[in-house]
Amino acid sequence: MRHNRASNEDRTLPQPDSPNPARGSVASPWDGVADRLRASGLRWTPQRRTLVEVLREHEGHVTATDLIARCRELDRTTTPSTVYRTLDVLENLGLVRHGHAADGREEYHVLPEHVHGHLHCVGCGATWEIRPETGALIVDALAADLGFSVDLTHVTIAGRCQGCQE
Amino acid sequence: MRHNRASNEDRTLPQPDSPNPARGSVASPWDGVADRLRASGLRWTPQRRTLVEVLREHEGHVTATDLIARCRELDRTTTPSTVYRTLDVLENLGLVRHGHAADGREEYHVLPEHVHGHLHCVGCGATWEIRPETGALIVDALAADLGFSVDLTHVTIAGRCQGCQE
DNA sequence: GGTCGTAGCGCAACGCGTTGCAATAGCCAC
DNA sequence: GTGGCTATTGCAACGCGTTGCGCTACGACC
Ligand SMILES: [Mn+2]
Ligand SMILES: [Mn+2]
Ligand SMILES: [Zn+2]
Ligand SMILES: [Zn+2]
Repeated sequence: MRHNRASNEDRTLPQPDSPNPARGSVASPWDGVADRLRASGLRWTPQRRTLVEVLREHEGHVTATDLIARCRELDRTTTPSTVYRTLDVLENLGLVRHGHAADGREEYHVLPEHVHGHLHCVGCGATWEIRPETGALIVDALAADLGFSVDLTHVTIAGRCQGCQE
Repeated sequence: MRHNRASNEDRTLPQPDSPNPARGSVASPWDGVADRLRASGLRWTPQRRTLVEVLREHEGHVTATDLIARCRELDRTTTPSTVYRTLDVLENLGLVRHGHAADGREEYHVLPEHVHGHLHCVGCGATWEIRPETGALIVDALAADLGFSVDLTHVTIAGRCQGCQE
């Protein structure tokens, strides 16, 4: 059950002579995670480091199950419950955002730039992102109705795409 | 494992002298189920009868788990997988319609009169039905966008109600 | 570098829903 | 009423996600 990681620091220290964190790489929202966690009394653990390494290599949508599988490749001792709990933490920091696919399974938006919902066709099984303008229409309609503030990202709407209607 | 039911016929025969099926009771969409099933080569089984008896006593929304529990009260040998499969069958006949609550659990609309979606407030946990006119706006917005035909009933949209916004 | 309070870990068990399979039992036709 | 085709059942196992608990180890402070 030992984790033979070299250090508990934020970077993996490939070049110990690299003085500037930003040197040679684009500044990434992931760079500050360790400090942001510690600043709130939370901790930077090997398990969390693994998940963040995995998230770094993803853009857009990933399944929770995929993330767990990928973590397991980097660290075979990975436990699902730990991954789920860490995803919760990262969601509170705004670094990921989860939604539910048509079958209810969790799907993560990594570093979401613009919030969007999904459409799922029960005919062909395809999925689309709802365009921002269309999303805004939905949000507005429900705001006007009950003053309800919709969280589009959490939901995927089912139905039939144009091609699948008779 | 014996089911000591008196008969395999549609009615439970409380008064063997009741000649007219409609006598003394309102005609119910449930009355024809046995025949509708048989007409499609499907079967009318004790397990299905139990579930229909349970559904008869419900109007509006029920959880799959609730239905299973109630079936178990009538017949302690009830098995979840059978209930789920029968619910599928009844959904194909249009007698129930399932959706997903905010946590993903299944919720059944029994004899849905008008199709509607749900709102769920992540603040207070309350749930509302989306009013038909507002639902229509959503349906229209997505029809106009990609020609997508929305199935509102299947989804509940998350967000914050008026009272829960700061 | 050493102490210590507590956040986080792994584990085991649970809840909901689905699926494959062998045995059962509707129901239709005779 | 009997026979036979096959839809349906129960079971066992699985997949996804959550939760409670006792032990570990992060990291703030000295
Ligand atoms: Mn569904
Ligand atoms: Mn959710
Ligand atoms: Zn389609
Ligand atoms: Zn609320």
